[in-house]
Amino acid sequence: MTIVLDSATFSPLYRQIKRLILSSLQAGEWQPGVAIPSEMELAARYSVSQGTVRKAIDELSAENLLVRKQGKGTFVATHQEDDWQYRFLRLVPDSGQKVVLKSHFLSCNRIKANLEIATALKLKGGDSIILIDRVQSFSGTPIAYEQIWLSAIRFKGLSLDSLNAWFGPLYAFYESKFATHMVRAEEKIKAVSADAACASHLRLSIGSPVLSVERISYTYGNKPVEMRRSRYDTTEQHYENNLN
Amino acid sequence: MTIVLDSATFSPLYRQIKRLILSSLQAGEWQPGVAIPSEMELAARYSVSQGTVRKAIDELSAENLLVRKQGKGTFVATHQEDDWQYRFLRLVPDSGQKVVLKSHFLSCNRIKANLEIATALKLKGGDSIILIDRVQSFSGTPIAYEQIWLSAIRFKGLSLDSLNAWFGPLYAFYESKFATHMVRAEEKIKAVSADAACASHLRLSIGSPVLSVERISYTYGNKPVEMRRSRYDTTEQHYENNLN
DNA sequence: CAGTGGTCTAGACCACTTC
DNA sequence: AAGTGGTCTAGACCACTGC
Repeated sequence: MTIVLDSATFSPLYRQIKRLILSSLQAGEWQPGVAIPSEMELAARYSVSQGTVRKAIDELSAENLLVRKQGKGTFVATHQEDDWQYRFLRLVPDSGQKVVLKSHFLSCNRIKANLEIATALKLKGGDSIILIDRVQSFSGTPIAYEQIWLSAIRFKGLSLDSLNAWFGPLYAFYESKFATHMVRAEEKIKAVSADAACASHLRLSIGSPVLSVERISYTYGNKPVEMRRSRYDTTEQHYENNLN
Repeated sequence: MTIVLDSATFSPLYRQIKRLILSSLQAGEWQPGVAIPSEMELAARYSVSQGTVRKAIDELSAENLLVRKQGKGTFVATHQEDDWQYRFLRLVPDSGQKVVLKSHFLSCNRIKANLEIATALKLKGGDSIILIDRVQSFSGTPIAYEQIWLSAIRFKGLSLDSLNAWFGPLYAFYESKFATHMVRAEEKIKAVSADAACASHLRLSIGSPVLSVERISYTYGNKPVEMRRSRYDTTEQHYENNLN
């Protein structure tokens, strides 16, 4: 019998460095918004050349985990920066200008996860989760009705009051109150008919076509922590996507 | 009066090299699918180090204009490669497996551009354009109804017969018959009600919600050359998007 | 002015492909 | 074995920021 070694295990130095930096991020050694050590310091710490650290950081900043600022340093990405406020929002008014959304939270309840949510968030069916309902408005008119599911453990203590006391994007809220930074998200989009609840919140008639966007968001380590189902009124705005 | 010089004109060497490579691509000096000169050769040609050429190619391959293959060379991106066949298609069956679409071309006519199309393709209103109608099916059931607009000059001679004689993605067709390679695209997505034509082609009832995707595709030099409006039946499939 | 990221070089060596 | 892309280093210098 022949033993076949998996020879595809080769991993360049800079990827190992990348993994080390990643685990520091995941462990919370460097908080969102603050600077990590300089390239020279890291090179010394890991006993490699600056170029190798640089390449590791290159990839991490391409993945939006780190942000370089020439002359200042390299910073841990955060949703609290102005230009990152609505990083995952792809909805744009047909007129073209930029969106400023206003949230109105309707409810926030503790429920048991059904199978669908549990699977999406990699929890056990029946685990305790939090369900938030909200409506987003753009210059006075409601354009999105959203349901948001969160693990009750990670977001322990989240309440309607705390949500109403917050101004700004939810992801900045998660970051500052629950030490949870969102790294990436996956969306599945469909066209559906507005049901009664959706229609009333968006001031449409029942059966109107609305854009359904189902999103799962992930923190460090590919851990899914939020699932949300949005219903957009796309009569005066659209979802924008660039393909490369 | 004071003259303000734009001092933000600094551009590193590798970007200048990048621009040179780009113009060779745009000029058709290197055709899609074939290898460009090796990094060493290019370094010699431009009198810079290999590292500088490398960084230029890094960016071009991140933008999907070039494709590196270790040990073989660097190749001009092409839509004729298997793994690029449906590079811009984001529609996925809910079941998860991969799509194999079959095209049925309904018509192909020469018309005059209205203002909307002319603007999108940066032509003059009234310019001659080609309008293609088609239906795409997935395992027998129609899931997309598309209208496609092209500049009649660039795509001179395109006919329903030539379309029917082609098997494979349209973008590979454009490449091989009209020397036009698509580099990127922008999509605007809405939920709309199916009109009579759309409903009959997709075997839905009139008024059913369908996903409207309006796409503008660009060749080298940011030149828009195709506009298409797709209507997807999203009852059993969805549009997928990843946010980073 | 010192410190940070950003560029550029030259040379050595590694991994993969092809002949 | 030769040729390609991929990695790594060490050192010099440039551009930007803030004290």
